[in-house]
Amino acid sequence: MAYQTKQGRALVEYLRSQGSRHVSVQQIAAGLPEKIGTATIYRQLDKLAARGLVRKYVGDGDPACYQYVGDDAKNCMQHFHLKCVSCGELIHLECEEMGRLSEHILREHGFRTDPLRSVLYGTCAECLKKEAEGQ
Amino acid sequence: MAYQTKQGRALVEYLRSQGSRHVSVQQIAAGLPEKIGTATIYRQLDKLAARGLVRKYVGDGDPACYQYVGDDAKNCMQHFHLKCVSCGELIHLECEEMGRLSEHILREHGFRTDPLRSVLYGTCAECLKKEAEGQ
DNA sequence: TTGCGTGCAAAGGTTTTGCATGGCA
DNA sequence: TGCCATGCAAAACCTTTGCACGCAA
Repeated sequence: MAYQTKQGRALVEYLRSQGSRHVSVQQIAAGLPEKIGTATIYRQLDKLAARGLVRKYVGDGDPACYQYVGDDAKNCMQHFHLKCVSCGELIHLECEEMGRLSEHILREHGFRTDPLRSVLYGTCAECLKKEAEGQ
Repeated sequence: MAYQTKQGRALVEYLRSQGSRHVSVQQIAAGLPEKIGTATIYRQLDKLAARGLVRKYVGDGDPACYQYVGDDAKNCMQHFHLKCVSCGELIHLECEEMGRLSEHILREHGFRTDPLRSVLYGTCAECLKKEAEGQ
Protein backbone atom coordinates (compact mmCIF):
# COMPACT_ATOMS: atom_id res chain seq x y z
CA MET A 1 0.00 0.00 0.00
CA ALA A 2 2.94 2.32 0.51
CA TYR A 3 6.20 1.77 -1.23
CA GLN A 4 9.58 2.70 0.15
CA THR A 5 11.36 4.80 -2.37
CA LYS A 6 14.76 6.34 -2.56
CA GLN A 7 13.22 9.79 -2.79
CA GLY A 8 10.96 9.27 0.18
CA ARG A 9 13.84 8.15 2.33
CA ALA A 10 16.03 11.02 1.21
CA LEU A 11 13.29 13.48 2.07
CA VAL A 12 12.71 12.14 5.56
CA GLU A 13 16.43 12.06 6.13
CA TYR A 14 16.77 15.66 5.11
CA LEU A 15 13.84 16.78 7.23
CA ARG A 16 15.24 14.94 10.21
CA SER A 17 18.59 16.62 9.69
CA GLN A 18 16.86 19.96 10.03
CA GLY A 19 15.62 19.15 13.49
CA SER A 20 12.63 21.23 14.40
CA ARG A 21 13.37 23.91 11.83
CA HIS A 22 10.65 25.01 9.47
CA VAL A 23 11.56 24.55 5.85
CA SER A 24 9.82 25.47 2.65
CA VAL A 25 9.55 23.22 -0.35
CA GLN A 26 12.05 25.41 -2.11
CA GLN A 27 14.58 25.02 0.69
CA ILE A 28 14.02 21.30 0.69
CA ALA A 29 14.61 21.07 -3.03
CA ALA A 30 17.80 23.05 -2.69
CA GLY A 31 19.01 21.12 0.31
CA LEU A 32 18.56 17.61 -1.01
CA PRO A 33 21.72 15.83 -2.10
CA GLU A 34 20.02 14.58 -5.24
CA LYS A 35 17.44 16.50 -7.17
CA ILE A 36 13.84 15.43 -6.63
CA GLY A 37 10.94 16.71 -8.67
CA THR A 38 8.89 19.41 -6.97
CA ALA A 39 5.69 17.48 -7.46
CA THR A 40 7.16 14.50 -5.70
CA ILE A 41 8.22 16.60 -2.76
CA TYR A 42 4.71 17.94 -2.38
CA ARG A 43 3.21 14.48 -2.71
CA GLN A 44 5.59 13.00 -0.19
CA LEU A 45 5.02 15.81 2.27
CA ASP A 46 1.30 15.30 1.98
CA LYS A 47 1.67 11.68 2.87
CA LEU A 48 4.00 12.43 5.74
CA ALA A 49 1.62 15.07 7.03
CA ALA A 50 -1.26 12.61 6.81
CA ARG A 51 0.75 10.16 8.88
CA GLY A 52 1.56 12.89 11.38
CA LEU A 53 5.29 12.74 10.84
CA VAL A 54 5.40 16.20 9.38
CA ARG A 55 3.57 19.34 10.32
CA LYS A 56 2.52 21.91 7.79
CA TYR A 57 2.41 25.63 8.47
CA VAL A 58 0.69 28.05 6.19
CA GLY A 59 1.76 31.53 6.94
CA ASP A 60 1.06 34.85 5.38
CA GLY A 61 0.43 33.81 1.82
CA ASP A 62 4.08 32.91 1.66
CA PRO A 63 5.01 29.40 0.71
CA ALA A 64 4.02 26.77 3.24
CA CYS A 65 6.58 25.53 5.70
CA TYR A 66 7.05 21.99 6.83
CA GLN A 67 8.52 20.68 10.00
CA TYR A 68 9.59 17.20 10.91
CA VAL A 69 8.09 16.05 14.17
CA GLY A 70 8.38 12.32 13.72
CA ASP A 71 10.67 11.58 16.59
CA ASP A 72 9.09 13.88 19.11
CA ALA A 73 5.79 15.14 17.89
CA LYS A 74 5.36 17.12 21.05
CA ASN A 75 8.36 19.27 20.27
CA CYS A 76 6.62 22.36 18.99
CA MET A 77 3.42 21.76 20.83
CA GLN A 78 4.28 23.93 23.73
CA HIS A 79 5.42 27.09 22.11
CA PHE A 80 4.15 29.76 19.77
CA HIS A 81 5.81 31.39 16.85
CA LEU A 82 6.66 34.93 15.91
CA LYS A 83 6.90 35.98 12.34
CA CYS A 84 8.59 39.17 11.25
CA VAL A 85 6.47 40.95 8.68
CA SER A 86 9.52 42.76 7.41
CA CYS A 87 12.08 40.05 6.74
CA GLY A 88 9.88 37.00 7.02
CA GLU A 89 11.98 35.37 9.71
CA LEU A 90 10.13 32.78 11.74
CA ILE A 91 11.05 32.68 15.39
CA HIS A 92 10.34 29.91 17.82
CA LEU A 93 9.24 31.46 21.05
CA GLU A 94 10.21 28.95 23.62
CA CYS A 95 9.17 30.77 26.69
CA GLU A 96 7.24 29.89 29.75
CA GLU A 97 5.39 33.15 29.45
CA MET A 98 3.47 31.70 26.53
CA GLY A 99 2.52 28.59 28.38
CA ARG A 100 1.20 30.75 31.15
CA LEU A 101 -0.79 32.75 28.62
CA SER A 102 -2.33 29.64 27.10
CA GLU A 103 -3.39 28.49 30.49
CA HIS A 104 -4.81 31.86 31.32
CA ILE A 105 -6.82 32.01 28.12
CA LEU A 106 -8.14 28.55 28.68
CA ARG A 107 -9.07 29.13 32.29
CA GLU A 108 -10.39 32.65 32.11
CA HIS A 109 -11.76 32.75 28.59
CA GLY A 110 -12.64 29.12 27.96
CA PHE A 111 -10.65 29.16 24.75
CA ARG A 112 -8.12 26.47 23.94
CA THR A 113 -5.38 27.95 21.81
CA ASP A 114 -3.63 25.87 19.20
CA PRO A 115 0.06 26.72 19.08
CA LEU A 116 0.39 24.87 15.82
CA ARG A 117 -1.71 27.39 14.02
CA SER A 118 -1.08 30.52 15.99
CA VAL A 119 1.50 32.94 14.82
CA LEU A 120 2.12 36.37 16.26
CA TYR A 121 3.11 38.89 13.66
CA GLY A 122 5.33 41.86 14.25
CA THR A 123 8.82 43.14 13.71
CA CYS A 124 11.96 41.35 14.78
CA ALA A 125 14.91 42.89 16.59
CA GLU A 126 17.00 43.10 13.43
CA CYS A 127 14.34 44.90 11.47
CA LEU A 128 13.48 47.21 14.34
CA LYS A 129 17.09 48.27 14.36
CA LYS A 130 17.14 48.84 10.62
CA GLU A 131 13.92 50.75 10.91
CA ALA A 132 15.37 53.01 13.57
CA GLU A 133 18.48 53.66 11.52
CA GLY A 134 16.50 54.30 8.39
CA GLN A 135 14.52 57.01 10.08
CA MET B 1 -1.24 61.87 -0.24
CA ALA B 2 -4.27 59.65 -0.55
CA TYR B 3 -7.03 60.39 -2.96
CA GLN B 4 -10.68 59.65 -2.42
CA THR B 5 -11.96 57.62 -5.31
CA LYS B 6 -15.31 56.25 -6.25
CA GLN B 7 -13.95 52.72 -6.14
CA GLY B 8 -12.37 53.19 -2.75
CA ARG B 9 -15.60 54.47 -1.28
CA ALA B 10 -17.64 51.70 -2.86
CA LEU B 11 -15.28 49.13 -1.41
CA VAL B 12 -15.41 50.51 2.10
CA GLU B 13 -19.15 50.80 1.87
CA TYR B 14 -19.46 47.20 0.82
CA LEU B 15 -17.13 45.98 3.54
CA ARG B 16 -19.03 47.95 6.13
CA SER B 17 -22.27 46.45 4.92
CA GLN B 18 -20.83 43.05 5.64
CA GLY B 19 -20.31 43.89 9.28
CA SER B 20 -17.66 41.73 10.82
CA ARG B 21 -17.99 38.99 8.24
CA HIS B 22 -14.91 37.69 6.51
CA VAL B 23 -15.01 38.06 2.77
CA SER B 24 -12.69 36.98 0.00
CA VAL B 25 -11.64 39.16 -2.88
CA GLN B 26 -13.82 37.08 -5.14
CA GLN B 27 -16.86 37.66 -2.96
CA ILE B 28 -16.12 41.34 -2.86
CA ALA B 29 -15.85 41.54 -6.62
CA ALA B 30 -19.16 39.72 -6.98
CA GLY B 31 -20.88 41.77 -4.32
CA LEU B 32 -19.97 45.21 -5.54
CA PRO B 33 -22.70 47.18 -7.31
CA GLU B 34 -20.27 48.27 -10.00
CA LYS B 35 -17.44 46.20 -11.31
CA ILE B 36 -13.99 47.10 -10.01
CA GLY B 37 -10.78 45.62 -11.36
CA THR B 38 -9.32 42.86 -9.25
CA ALA B 39 -5.98 44.59 -9.02
CA THR B 40 -7.67 47.66 -7.63
CA ILE B 41 -9.46 45.66 -4.99
CA TYR B 42 -6.20 44.14 -3.85
CA ARG B 43 -4.48 47.51 -3.82
CA GLN B 44 -7.26 49.15 -1.89
CA LEU B 45 -7.42 46.35 0.61
CA ASP B 46 -3.68 46.65 1.14
CA LYS B 47 -4.04 50.29 1.93
CA LEU B 48 -6.99 49.74 4.21
CA ALA B 49 -5.10 47.00 5.99
CA ALA B 50 -2.09 49.28 6.38
CA ARG B 51 -4.33 51.89 7.95
CA GLY B 52 -5.81 49.27 10.20
CA LEU B 53 -9.34 49.62 8.86
CA VAL B 54 -9.34 46.14 7.45
CA ARG B 55 -7.89 42.95 8.76
CA LYS B 56 -6.48 40.28 6.54
CA TYR B 57 -6.68 36.59 7.28
CA VAL B 58 -4.73 34.00 5.41
CA GLY B 59 -6.00 30.53 5.93
CA ASP B 60 -4.83 27.20 4.65
CA GLY B 61 -3.72 28.09 1.17
CA ASP B 62 -7.24 29.25 0.45
CA PRO B 63 -7.76 32.76 -0.79
CA ALA B 64 -7.24 35.41 1.84
CA CYS B 65 -10.21 36.83 3.69
CA TYR B 66 -10.72 40.41 4.70
CA GLN B 67 -12.75 41.88 7.49
CA TYR B 68 -13.80 45.43 8.11
CA VAL B 69 -12.93 46.75 11.54
CA GLY B 70 -12.83 50.42 10.66
CA ASP B 71 -15.05 52.11 13.12
CA ASP B 72 -13.55 50.52 16.15
CA ALA B 73 -10.10 49.98 14.77
CA LYS B 74 -8.54 51.84 17.62
CA ASN B 75 -10.28 49.68 20.12
CA CYS B 76 -8.56 46.79 18.50
CA MET B 77 -5.12 48.30 18.71
CA GLN B 78 -4.49 47.23 22.22
CA HIS B 79 -5.75 43.73 22.24
CA PHE B 80 -5.31 40.50 20.38
CA HIS B 81 -7.87 38.27 18.81
CA LEU B 82 -8.80 34.67 19.10
CA LYS B 83 -10.32 32.85 16.22
CA CYS B 84 -12.14 29.59 16.61
CA VAL B 85 -11.09 27.18 13.89
CA SER B 86 -14.27 25.26 14.34
CA CYS B 87 -17.05 27.84 14.13
CA GLY B 88 -15.09 30.79 12.80
CA GLU B 89 -16.06 33.03 15.66
CA LEU B 90 -13.72 35.94 16.19
CA ILE B 91 -13.18 36.89 19.79
CA HIS B 92 -11.73 40.13 21.03
CA LEU B 93 -9.44 39.39 23.87
CA GLU B 94 -9.42 42.45 25.99
CA CYS B 95 -7.20 41.38 28.73
CA GLU B 96 -4.28 42.90 30.50
CA GLU B 97 -2.54 39.59 30.27
CA MET B 98 -1.96 40.22 26.58
CA GLY B 99 -0.50 43.64 27.13
CA ARG B 100 1.87 42.12 29.59
CA LEU B 101 2.81 39.50 27.07
CA SER B 102 3.52 42.08 24.37
CA GLU B 103 5.76 43.92 26.72
CA HIS B 104 7.52 40.78 27.71
CA ILE B 105 8.15 39.78 24.12
CA LEU B 106 9.46 43.20 23.29
CA ARG B 107 11.72 43.43 26.28
CA GLU B 108 13.01 39.90 26.45
CA HIS B 109 12.93 38.89 22.82
CA GLY B 110 13.34 42.22 21.06
CA PHE B 111 10.28 41.54 18.97
CA ARG B 112 7.51 44.09 18.60
CA THR B 113 4.20 42.33 18.08
CA ASP B 114 1.48 43.82 15.94
CA PRO B 115 -1.95 43.16 17.46
CA LEU B 116 -3.66 44.11 14.22
CA ARG B 117 -2.16 41.20 12.42
CA SER B 118 -1.86 38.66 15.14
CA VAL B 119 -4.57 36.15 15.68
CA LEU B 120 -4.43 33.20 17.98
CA TYR B 121 -6.20 30.18 16.59
CA GLY B 122 -7.84 27.55 18.65
CA THR B 123 -11.20 26.30 19.83
CA CYS B 124 -13.78 28.41 21.59
CA ALA B 125 -15.72 27.43 24.68
CA GLU B 126 -18.84 26.57 22.70
CA CYS B 127 -17.05 24.29 20.33
CA LEU B 128 -15.03 22.67 23.09
CA LYS B 129 -18.29 21.73 24.73
CA LYS B 130 -19.72 20.33 21.51
CA GLU B 131 -16.51 18.45 20.99
CA ALA B 132 -16.71 16.92 24.43
CA GLU B 133 -20.31 15.88 23.87
CA GLY B 134 -19.56 14.46 20.48
CA GLN B 135 -16.93 12.14 21.89
C1' DT C 1 3.94 -8.91 -12.79
C1' DT C 2 1.24 -5.37 -10.52
C1' DG C 3 0.41 -0.91 -9.57
C1' DC C 4 2.34 2.81 -6.81
C1' DG C 5 5.84 6.49 -7.13
C1' DT C 6 8.35 9.53 -10.06
C1' DG C 7 9.36 13.25 -13.30
C1' DC C 8 8.27 16.46 -16.54
C1' DA C 9 5.40 19.76 -18.28
C1' DA C 10 1.17 21.97 -18.26
C1' DA C 11 -2.69 23.63 -15.82
C1' DG C 12 -4.80 25.70 -11.77
C1' DG C 13 -5.61 29.46 -8.81
C1' DT C 14 -4.46 33.68 -6.32
C1' DT C 15 -1.91 37.75 -6.08
C1' DT C 16 1.33 41.18 -8.07
C1' DT C 17 3.24 44.27 -11.49
C1' DG C 18 3.84 47.39 -15.84
C1' DC C 19 2.08 50.80 -18.34
C1' DA C 20 -1.07 53.91 -20.42
C1' DT C 21 -5.17 56.29 -19.15
C1' DG C 22 -8.49 58.56 -16.16
C1' DG C 23 -9.82 61.30 -12.20
C1' DC C 24 -9.05 63.67 -7.65
C1' DA C 25 -7.23 67.70 -5.32
C1' DT D 1 -1.88 71.11 -13.43
C1' DG D 2 0.35 67.44 -10.92
C1' DC D 3 0.15 62.94 -9.43
C1' DC D 4 -2.20 59.17 -7.50
C1' DA D 5 -5.51 55.53 -8.65
C1' DT D 6 -7.49 52.61 -12.04
C1' DG D 7 -7.85 48.88 -15.59
C1' DC D 8 -6.30 45.68 -18.41
C1' DA D 9 -3.29 42.19 -19.46
C1' DA D 10 0.65 39.79 -18.52
C1' DA D 11 3.66 38.03 -15.18
C1' DA D 12 4.91 35.79 -10.96
C1' DC D 13 4.02 32.61 -7.65
C1' DC D 14 3.00 28.34 -5.27
C1' DT D 15 0.72 24.16 -5.80
C1' DT D 16 -1.81 20.51 -8.20
C1' DT D 17 -2.72 17.37 -11.95
C1' DG D 18 -2.13 14.27 -16.32
C1' DC D 19 0.41 10.97 -18.32
C1' DA D 20 4.07 7.86 -19.55
C1' DC D 21 7.77 5.52 -17.54
C1' DG D 22 10.44 3.33 -13.82
C1' DC D 23 10.87 0.79 -9.82
C1' DA D 24 9.44 -1.53 -5.30
C1' DA D 25 7.14 -5.58 -3.64
